[in-house]
Amino acid sequence: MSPETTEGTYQVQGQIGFVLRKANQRHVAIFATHIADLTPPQFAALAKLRDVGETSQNQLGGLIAMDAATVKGVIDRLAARGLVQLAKHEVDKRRLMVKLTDEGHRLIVELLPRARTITEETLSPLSAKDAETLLQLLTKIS
Amino acid sequence: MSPETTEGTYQVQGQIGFVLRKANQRHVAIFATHIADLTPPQFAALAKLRDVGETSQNQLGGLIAMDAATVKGVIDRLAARGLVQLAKHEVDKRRLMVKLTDEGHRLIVELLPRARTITEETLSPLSAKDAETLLQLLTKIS
DNA sequence: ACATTTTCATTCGTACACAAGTGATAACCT
DNA sequence: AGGTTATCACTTGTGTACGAATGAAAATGT
Repeated sequence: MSPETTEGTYQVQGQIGFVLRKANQRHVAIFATHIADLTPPQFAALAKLRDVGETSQNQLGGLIAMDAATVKGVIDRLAARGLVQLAKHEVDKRRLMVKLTDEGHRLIVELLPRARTITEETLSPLSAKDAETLLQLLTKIS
Repeated sequence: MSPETTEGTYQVQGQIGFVLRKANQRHVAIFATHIADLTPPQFAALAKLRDVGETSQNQLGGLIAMDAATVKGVIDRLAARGLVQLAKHEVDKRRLMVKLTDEGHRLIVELLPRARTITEETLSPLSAKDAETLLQLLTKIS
């Protein structure tokens, strides 16, 4: 029986929460070596906007799993850098529409190949089959 | 061939970084329902201190994968609540030693069973075998 | 012994992440 | 229509997370 499952023992290092945090740390570190001037959430926002075109802030948050407060900060910083453009929805005055600027579009297209490298490097300790398994299992607990 | 691995396609939702973030989000949410007055990092710090007794702040950070700046914030908040006790190392004047107070010890012992529940609930979408596999694969990429 | 390098802790700045509360607007419902 | 509820965005407050810079103290090398 492994130490993690032994009755009466509790090792933080073996818990799912701890390992998730560490794996994420390593991924973010790898990300930063390949894409220095964008954070993973910022990249996710730009990549998603490229997929869907224009959306509202909240809707975008739903697509990339960020709550309203978080998405606002991310979008504000992207807007300040001229990568996205904001506009009030003409009919529904509550909504704030977001879309890529030309520069934002150019940037995300340029960075997409590097994103693939990041994924590869993060999964490099695993075989292709194990990587696929990991993705599936993680998706199930998400 | 799955969409994620198709040449020329890039879906943020299928990337390891995105799925890691989402899995972690769900875990933290589950954690909060069972242990409301402690965050996962705070819990990790207390649990580790219970294992090792007294350590320095930096050393503790190494054990639970937090850098110096992060660990300081966590420990400060625990100290403010009287759960840990701080003291300068007598010989090495650089080091700040940390240990559980009686209250901190009582609390972490009380919460340990709930931590097991949290782990179980987080992994509940998986079979026992798959859960074990996930732990192993995550550890490999950590 | 003494200069160099490490280590430890702290501080500052930036960036998520989310709960809770607010105000404006839209949708709903009888 | 008019009141209720829901949605959207924003704000505030707390808590990680980490890079970079700083200062004190210890370890190291010659």
